[in-house]
Amino acid sequence: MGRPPCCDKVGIKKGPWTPEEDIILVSYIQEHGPGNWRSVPTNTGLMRCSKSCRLRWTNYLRPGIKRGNFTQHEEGMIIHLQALLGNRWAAIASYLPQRTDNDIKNYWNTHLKKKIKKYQTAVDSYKTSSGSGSGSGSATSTASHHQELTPRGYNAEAPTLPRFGQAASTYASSTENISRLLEGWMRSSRKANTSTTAATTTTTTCLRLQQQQSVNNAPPLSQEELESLLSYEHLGGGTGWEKSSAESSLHGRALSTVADDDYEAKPRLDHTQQQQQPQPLSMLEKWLLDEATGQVEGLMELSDAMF
DNA sequence: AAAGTTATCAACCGCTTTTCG
DNA sequence: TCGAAAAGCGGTTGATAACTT
Repeated sequence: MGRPPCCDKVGIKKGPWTPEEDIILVSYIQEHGPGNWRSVPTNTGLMRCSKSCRLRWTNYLRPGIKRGNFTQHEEGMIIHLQALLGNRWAAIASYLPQRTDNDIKNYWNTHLKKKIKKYQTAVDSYKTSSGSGSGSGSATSTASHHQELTPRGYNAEAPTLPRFGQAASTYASSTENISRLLEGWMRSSRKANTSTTAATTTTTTCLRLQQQQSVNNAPPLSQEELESLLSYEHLGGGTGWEKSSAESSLHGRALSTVADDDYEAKPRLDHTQQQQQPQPLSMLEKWLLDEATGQVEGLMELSDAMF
């Protein structure tokens, strides 16, 4: 507190990173390892503040980061975890090890928020038309679970990220990130971007439906669409949750308990280790599964309450 | 075809928490 | 134990592509 902002100095560049800057940063980190960010701009000649370098590395250049193409499974997990944990993106990201909190946050704000709002509208109109007005108990239940699970500090239940310097063996895969970034940089059009994902397609479909509905003054969603949104599989539960273990982050995490203290004491394994060491579901994860099967409605009500 | 609007996401901001000397 | 630096975090902004009028 009270420190001057690190990026206010004259000559500090802002805005998008160029591939050249990325390459400089990655090669420096490959050579020296991440950490000591203060010295990075000085030693590399990058006209960026140390914080900017760190963020660029952690959010985009770090090995093992998956970008775009959110699967339905990931989408479901985000929706569910957001209902449980609120906007604690780092905690949510800890369940999706290949995703950064920033990425999840953006995806939530741009896609899922709308989707849930739309879903809630559908539920409300469905309830109104069918004449049932009650049913807030599960929401309360979910909220109380939330409180129980997050009694203390702000990242209490999130597995802590490894400190820089602990994952120094995996820099090689940064080249993948770099080439991907270069690819993106060279694309003149954003058209060819990663917008053809199932998730985006679903969102687009929803938006188109919404447009049609607003024109026709029709109910927000058909029963089929509603059920599709509600389905357990869509929420990342059921067979989808269990069978997709190869891509499931749950199996890889170094979690054995939900106790906050233990959680904090157990740093996440790096991604190689995660892929090799399937772990049994923790109590929280089991509970998540239970929630997904039984309290979808409550989840949606809770989500709605946050808007 | 141009202008206006909306959607997307990388990057920044400002604050809190953690680490370290 | 204390203070400074580093790291972590969530919210917000700004540039630009895509879409609509």
